[in-house]
Amino acid sequence: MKKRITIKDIAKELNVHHSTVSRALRNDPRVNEVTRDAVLAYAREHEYQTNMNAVQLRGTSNNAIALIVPNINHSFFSDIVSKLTNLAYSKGYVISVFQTNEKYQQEKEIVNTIIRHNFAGVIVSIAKDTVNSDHFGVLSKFGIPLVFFDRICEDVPTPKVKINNYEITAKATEYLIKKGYRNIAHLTATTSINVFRDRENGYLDMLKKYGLEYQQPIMVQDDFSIELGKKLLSGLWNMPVKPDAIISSSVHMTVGIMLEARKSGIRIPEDLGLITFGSLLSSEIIEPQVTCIEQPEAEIAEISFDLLEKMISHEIEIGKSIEKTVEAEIIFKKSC
Amino acid sequence: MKKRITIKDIAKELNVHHSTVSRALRNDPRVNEVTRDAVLAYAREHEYQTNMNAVQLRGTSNNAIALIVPNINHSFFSDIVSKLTNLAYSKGYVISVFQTNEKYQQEKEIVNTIIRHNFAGVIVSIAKDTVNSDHFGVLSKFGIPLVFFDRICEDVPTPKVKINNYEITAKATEYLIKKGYRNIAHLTATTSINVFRDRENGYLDMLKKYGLEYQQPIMVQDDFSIELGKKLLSGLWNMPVKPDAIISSSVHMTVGIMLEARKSGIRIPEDLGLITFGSLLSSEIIEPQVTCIEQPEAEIAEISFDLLEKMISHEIEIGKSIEKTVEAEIIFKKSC
DNA sequence: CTGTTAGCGCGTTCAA
DNA sequence: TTGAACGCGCTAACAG
Repeated sequence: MKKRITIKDIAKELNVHHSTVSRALRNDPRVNEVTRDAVLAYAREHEYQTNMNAVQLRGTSNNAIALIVPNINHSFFSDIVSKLTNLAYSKGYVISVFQTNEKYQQEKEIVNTIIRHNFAGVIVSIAKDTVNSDHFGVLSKFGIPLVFFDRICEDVPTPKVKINNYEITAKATEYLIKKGYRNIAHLTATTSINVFRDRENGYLDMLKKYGLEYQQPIMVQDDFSIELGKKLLSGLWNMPVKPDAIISSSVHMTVGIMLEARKSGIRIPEDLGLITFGSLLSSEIIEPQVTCIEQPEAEIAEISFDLLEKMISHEIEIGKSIEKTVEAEIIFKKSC
Repeated sequence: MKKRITIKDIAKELNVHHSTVSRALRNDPRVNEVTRDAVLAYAREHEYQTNMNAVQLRGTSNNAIALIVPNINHSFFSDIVSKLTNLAYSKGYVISVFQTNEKYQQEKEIVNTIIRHNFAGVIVSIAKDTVNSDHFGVLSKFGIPLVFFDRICEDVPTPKVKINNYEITAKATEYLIKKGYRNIAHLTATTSINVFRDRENGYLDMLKKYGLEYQQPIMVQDDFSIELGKKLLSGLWNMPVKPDAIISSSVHMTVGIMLEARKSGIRIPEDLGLITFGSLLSSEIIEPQVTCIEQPEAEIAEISFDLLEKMISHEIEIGKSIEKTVEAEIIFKKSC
């Protein structure tokens, strides 16, 4: 393990002062061409790399952006991560992705790490567990730009990119009602998160509008999973009044529902209508193809990045609340 | 944007020297309890956060580990990212994920970023584009521990975690042969990457062993995608001699193959046997269920992290070549 | 128990 | 065109 080479090492080797080396490396015009070329050649030769810790210590800025997501192996998030990464790269930034695993505690520690390392900005979708937003408030105190997307903290004044969850869920519910379904269940998660609360309200308001009595809002605590989907359908099917349609907040649960339905001889869409948020890689192969609500990941990534970039360049001041809403879309298939 | 609070600010406020503050914050026993409590209280109150740039500048180490993957929205990688993130967290590290997007150029820049920021270690699966491994060699020069998994650079002396691609592909090929398939095509990617080369050799050697004449090794250049799968099957089906089985290196392509097969009336498994690497979230719902080769993501994550941790703690020296191989497994279903 | 001093690597004065 | 000196925030060695 050789010690890392510094500008002083180069300076000593070339018999110039380290400040000259510093200038040469940054193509400062006020340095002799010969000296500069010698420095650059030596630096390349010895694979000199700037020590960013020193640079940032002096207050100069950073091109690393942090992206915090609950879960990386969920296609909604991995798509956004992927798109943001490419977008950022094309603009000269590097994205570091952090996964909270849906845990408030991990989220807090990640935010602290970000502060300690002076990231240029942060893009976040919060964990299900997160009830307190103080840790995000601290970011502004340190002057670090922050943008929320999808799952946001309402009470933190900063730009936010939301999806029209209320409207799209209401629309999905109404679609089911118009198709003749009357007992619609809604599987979603904790209403402490805007996303699930909005969906829940869209669902309930539409039931009310059509005067339907059957209400089955289920807020799951556990992580969305195939197993959970199976369990939930089997539970619902053992109740005195069965649902005749389900809106599911997660494809993982939806797959479980379809498997359980097949196992129990429940026919889709005849016995059970189905609409799911998100889409499957293999959605076209599955029979019946599932009507799904697609979220515009690319658009979310672009808007979020644009807002963050404007904050970094001071076009938007830190602490300013801006709300953008993007539209999800129902892709109608055969499952209802 | 307030300036960030430093130990000197605290020192001035409390009329002690900043070194005392430093000691207090790190619970150095040689500091008066009263002073220490005052410092800690003040720090908490004003949300003091260590400036890691200063700490690292002094040479102290870092708890951030970099993870470089080609693509985050591919389930193999996102599973590993997810597992590694949790593993690292439980051991007090934070994982930063970087996506190369399969591009050598991006990979190089990411490695430079990692060097400039003094990460504690790096875990990598290389991009398809990567033909030159110099940028990884540089990491050792800077004393940064490096572990490869899955897609590795053979010529860089450092720990590597591989999958038994040769054996498992040979086994899959043999299985198809024993089932009576004779014209087996193999869809994979560039043989400049160990993973695809090993699979290719496993396939070819098994054809040779059984004296089969039909050979159809296809090394795709483009990104694996559903569209590509469709195109490839349709192309194969227009050849004078059609394949009667396919081994696919990617579920994305496999989905495309299945869609094209359905569209063209090609029956699976009767007209075409199918084995795919990787598995689908919805694999159980799909008809026919596809025989797939599952890779042990959890094990890969654990072994890779373990090796890296041992390098960080100097139990394993930098530059030492260690090869571990984990076993993929064929899950037999109805597609062949 | 606490203060002083020095230096990590870099960029930016100010002076020559 | 180059050099000298300083300081970013922090910790460690040394001195009281």
